[in-house]
Parts: sequence; structure tokens; C-alpha cells
Amino acid sequence: MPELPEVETIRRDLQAVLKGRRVVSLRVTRPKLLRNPRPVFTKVMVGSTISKVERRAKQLVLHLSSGFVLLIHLKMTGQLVWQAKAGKMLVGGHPVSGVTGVPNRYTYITLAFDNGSHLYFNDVRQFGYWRLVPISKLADVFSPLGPEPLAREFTRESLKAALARRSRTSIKAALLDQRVVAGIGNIYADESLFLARVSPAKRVGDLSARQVTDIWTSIRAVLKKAVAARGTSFSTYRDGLGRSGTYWDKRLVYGRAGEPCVRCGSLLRRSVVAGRGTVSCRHCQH
DNA sequence: CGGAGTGTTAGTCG
DNA sequence: CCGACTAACACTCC
Repeated sequence: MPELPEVETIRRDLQAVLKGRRVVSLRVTRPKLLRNPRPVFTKVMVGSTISKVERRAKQLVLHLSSGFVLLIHLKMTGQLVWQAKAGKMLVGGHPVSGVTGVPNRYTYITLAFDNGSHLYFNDVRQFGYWRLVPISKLADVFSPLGPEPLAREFTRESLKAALARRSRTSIKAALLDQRVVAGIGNIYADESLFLARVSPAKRVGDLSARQVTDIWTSIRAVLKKAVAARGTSFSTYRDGLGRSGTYWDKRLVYGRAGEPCVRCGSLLRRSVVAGRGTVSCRHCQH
């Protein structure tokens, strides 16, 4: 489920509580979510310290003192819950209605830390994974990914060049392709294309130079706004600080099929583009 | 109850 | 080498 803004929010929250923590134990009740053999996980993780928490595309990147990084992908329904010894809890990822507290029936991996806190990985659909990679191999693992859209490397020119090799597909499929630009998913693809006034079904080869520029500008604007809002609707502190993740209230089109377009008032339409549910304004987007 | 839909992506098939 | 489609899985909604 989470896209760049949600994963970035989780990264910041976890960095604050996990940096410098030593792993004292690992518990796995669904081994298939591990991309390495379980003995490797135990050996690499137990006793090692987390030095920093980064993000690349939609993955979390936890650096370990053992010379490895732990990649965590939440896919559609993955959720990370950190809980202090005293009970303070923070949550990032897909909420499970009616399921509170950890561990619960969807908790498949648990890390225990030296200060008595725990990190729980819950995943209803079990698409997510944990993967250990030697730090020396990290660049290879990430090499297929396109640029980070909020980094300097993502320029109008780099987007134009990446799109040039995919002229026959729809612009929405291109934006969802992590090799073109890393971190955009279904929500922010629709949001960005609405802001750029470009139809999601438009063939990449038919885009004007101006439209490519508008898409580039819109991607950055939408993602910056969403990061500032802590993502969409699901990242929630449970310690009395209140809810977070307010992009849902700011969204322009996602989940608004049948509602009036904020720009022209005509009704937003639902369609299927690139195999995904898609919302757009037929009047504003061309 | 059946069927469609869900924030992802790796793999297959033409 | 594309680009479209589907499976992986569990749950909600109509």
C-alpha cells in the first residue's frame, strides 16, 4: 500500500526510535516473508545495531553494524508497529480494522531491542518481505530503480529521457514503472496527472514537451505536499498525540470518482489504465 | 453469497 | 525487447 510519502514518514519515525538500538532477538512465524534463509537472518541480525534508517523507492533500508542492510517492503498491506517497553506505540502502514495491539494474528516477524522495545511486522495479505543484503551489494540491488523524484537527480531532462524509451505505453503505466521514477504508486500517479492536466491513458509518445514538464513539476509538488502531510490516512501515532497522515483530506481525485472536479466541476470518472483503478477528469485532462 | 475491488510487483505470455 | 495480464493473499463492500 504505501507509496513514497508514506514510506518516508515511516522512515523518519523509525529512525528516531531505532537508531543505535541493538537487536536482541528475532521471532518469525511466517518464514516465507523472509527473502533469505532464517539462519542467515538470525546470524546477521541478532547482536547487531541499527545505525540508520533510510528509504529507497518504497522500501525501508535499515543499516546494520554487521555490514548488511535490511530491506523492508510493505507492498499492499504491510505494517510496522514499534512499541516502547513502557507501551508507547507508533504505527506505519496499512491499518487493520478492528485489530489493535501487537502482536496480533497478522504479526509475522518481531524484533526485540536492547531497551525493551519491539518492532512488529504485520501483513494481512503477506505480500511484503524482509531481505538482507550485504552493504557491498546494495548498489546492484537498487540499480534497476529510476531516480528519487524529490532528489536533484530527477530532472525534466531525466524524465524526458526515461519516457523516450517507453513511447508506446500510457503515461500512467510509465509513472508506475519504478525504472522510470522510483516511489510513485496508484494514488500519486493519479494525483500528479490530474495536477498536470494530462490524461492517464495518454500515450507517452503523444505527450508534448510542455506536458512532460508539467508532469515533472506536478510529481514533485504532489509528493512534497504528501510528505508534509505525513502521507495518506494510515500512519498513526497511538500514544495520545493524535492521528497523522492527512493527505487523504487533501487529495484531488483519488477515491473521488463521481464527485465534482475541483477545477471545472464536471464529474470525475473511473476507468482502468495500466490494469489499475484510475480516476480522472475528462474535461480537464488531455 | 458471488464478484469486484484494494495503496505492489515479479513473472509469464504473446 | 516491449506491453498487457495475472498470481501471490486476505479482506471489504455491494
